[in-house]
Amino acid sequence: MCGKNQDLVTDLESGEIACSKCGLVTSDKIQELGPEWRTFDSEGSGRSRVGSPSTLTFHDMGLATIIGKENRDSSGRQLEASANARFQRLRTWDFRSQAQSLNHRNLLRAFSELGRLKDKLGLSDAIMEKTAYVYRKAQDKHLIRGRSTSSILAAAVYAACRELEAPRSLTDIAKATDVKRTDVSRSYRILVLELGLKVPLIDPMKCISKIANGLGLSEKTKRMAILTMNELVQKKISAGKLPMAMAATVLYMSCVANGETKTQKAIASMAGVTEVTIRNRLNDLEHR
DNA sequence: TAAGATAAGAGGGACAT
DNA sequence: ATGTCAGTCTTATCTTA
Repeated sequence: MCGKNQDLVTDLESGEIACSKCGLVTSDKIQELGPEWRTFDSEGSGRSRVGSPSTLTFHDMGLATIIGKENRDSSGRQLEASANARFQRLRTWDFRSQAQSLNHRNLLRAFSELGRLKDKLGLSDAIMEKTAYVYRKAQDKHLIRGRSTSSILAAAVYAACRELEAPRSLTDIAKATDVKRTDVSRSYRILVLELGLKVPLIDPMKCISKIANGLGLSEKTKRMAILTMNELVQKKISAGKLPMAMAATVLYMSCVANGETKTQKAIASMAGVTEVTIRNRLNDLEHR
């Protein structure tokens, strides 16, 4: 199903290309849309490319120049002794600036792990950058001391996903990272607390359309669910409950009302909650 | 086979010690 | 810091239609 191009939809915000039928992310290789050049004159002419984009996911931000170990100049002549010594010093600093410092080595480890996660979780480049940014800030604030690189990295991934509204559940990330769900969660809370991340609340309306689209429900059902959800939000019945669970419940009710036959199981698994939770929410709603 | 019911357990927030 | 408590959600299992 996912091999057909016409099923592919592009999510520009999260930078994913996904199959509209099954939601499989087939590619996260959307090119950066912004210009990769800088111009300093007012007419905007004279643009020139400035090399590969610098990226946060390399420990040195993608700068590629290194000082080689050949003691020869560009035309192949042997360097004089004084120049030789000077380059030796430069080499030392060059080396130190690249990987010597503990921080940089740590970043190297984290980012190579991040590269592996990218495939496992289908992360977009935008999410990768965000993750790297968050991780760097965590390191700058010395939040990594005493915690594992992996758990902080996992938490950073989760934060990036939340911030870019490309939902991956804590459980998804825990599975992909070999970090326990609770550890991811704990680290995530620390990140939010210490870095003052402003993470958008999960919008139940978005949950509704996500689930409804995933199941191929009718517009009518979807609209009805959204109306119901509006009421619930206003009556504050939804407060403190999982947004996904509320969305799933409301959708289930709309399905029943419209004669669309979807099982609780189907809706629950699409929403990433259990049937029991849906039933609990249904009970709540009945008693109001 | 789907839906409903029930029980046990995990994990986190609030609050007190 | 540690413990307790109420409330939420999950997992598992059994019953009902």
